Amino acid sequence: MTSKAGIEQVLKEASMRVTQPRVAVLAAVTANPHADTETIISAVHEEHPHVSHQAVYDSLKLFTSLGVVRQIQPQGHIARYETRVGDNHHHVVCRRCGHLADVDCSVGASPCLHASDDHGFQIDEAEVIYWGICPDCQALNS
Amino acid sequence: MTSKAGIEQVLKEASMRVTQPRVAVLAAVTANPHADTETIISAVHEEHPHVSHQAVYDSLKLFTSLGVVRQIQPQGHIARYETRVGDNHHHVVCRRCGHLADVDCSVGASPCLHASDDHGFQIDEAEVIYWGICPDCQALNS
DNA sequence: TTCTTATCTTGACTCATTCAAAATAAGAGG
DNA sequence: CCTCTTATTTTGAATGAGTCAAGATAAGAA
Repeated sequence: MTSKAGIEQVLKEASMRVTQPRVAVLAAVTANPHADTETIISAVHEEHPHVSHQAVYDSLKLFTSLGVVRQIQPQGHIARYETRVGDNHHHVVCRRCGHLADVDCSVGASPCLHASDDHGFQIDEAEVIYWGICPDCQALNS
Repeated sequence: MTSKAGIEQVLKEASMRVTQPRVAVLAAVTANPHADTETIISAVHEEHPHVSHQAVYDSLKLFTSLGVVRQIQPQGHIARYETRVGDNHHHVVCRRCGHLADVDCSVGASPCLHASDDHGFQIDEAEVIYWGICPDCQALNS
C-alpha cells in the first residue's frame, strides 16, 4: 500500500479527511521507516514545499492516535515513526549512534504481556526496547 | 542506605568526589522514587536552597552514567529517577495521569533478553514499559 | 455550487535540558 | 594543617523539539 490511492484508502477507512498534507505525510512515513519528524518534513517538502511543519506534526499525532502509524521514542532521542503497526514487534536501539531496527520478540506472539504484579493497572500494551551496539559501531571499536 | 553516611559511601565507592550537591541529590532521589527533575530540585532546595538546577542535572547525569541511579522516560513524559538499580525490574505507566509503578517481569530473572533476530546488535539490556490505566483513573471513569 | 467546519499556515511561544565562562571547593601532596 | 590543582558549581544565556492560537483555506456534504 505505497501507492497514492492506497494511502487515500487508509485515510478514508480511518474516517479522516483526505488532504494533500496528510497524503504526503503518510507517504513519507511509509517510504522512510523509522524517520524522525524533520526527515519526514523534508521528504514531504520534496513534492509539496508549501506544507507547514505544523501540519506534519498534526498529521503524525492524528495518525498515531488512530493507530495508523506508530511512534517510537527511545530515551534521549526524538520521536520516530513507522507504518508497521498492530503486529506487536519491538525495536533495538544502538547506544552509540541511535540506529534503530525492528525485532520480533522470541517469546511468541504476545511476549511479556502480563506483569507479575500489575498494581491494579489495566495493562493494554507491553513496549520493549532492546539496547546495545549496532554492527557498524562495533566495527569502529575494533 | 538512606543515611547521609551511607550515601557518601556510595559516592566514594563509585570514585566520585563527595560534594554537598551530590549528597543532597542522591538523598532526594532515594527519598522520592520515580521523581522528576523538578521534584528533586525542590527536595534538594529544602535543605540546600543555594544548589543550582544545573548541579542537579549534572549529578543525575553522572549517577545515571555510573549506574548509581536509573533514568526512566516514558513516551511523552519528562525524565524520572530511581535508586533501585541492577535488578532488571520494569515499569507500568498510566496513559491518563502518567502515574508510574514498579513491576517485576513474570518470565523470570532475565525476561525477553534475547531478540529473535538481533540484526547483529550486541544487546545488553531489554527495557520493558507496560502501558495501561491506573486504579485511580479507572475509578474516575466508572 | 454553496456552505459549514475541519484542517492548514503563520508566527510566536514553551519548557526541559544543555552550553559556557567565571567562581568555588574537594582532597592530594607536601 | 596549608597549598595547589582541577573537578564541580554557579550564573545566566541558549537550544530545539514540540505546542498554541488566530486567521485563512479547502474538503466534502447538501
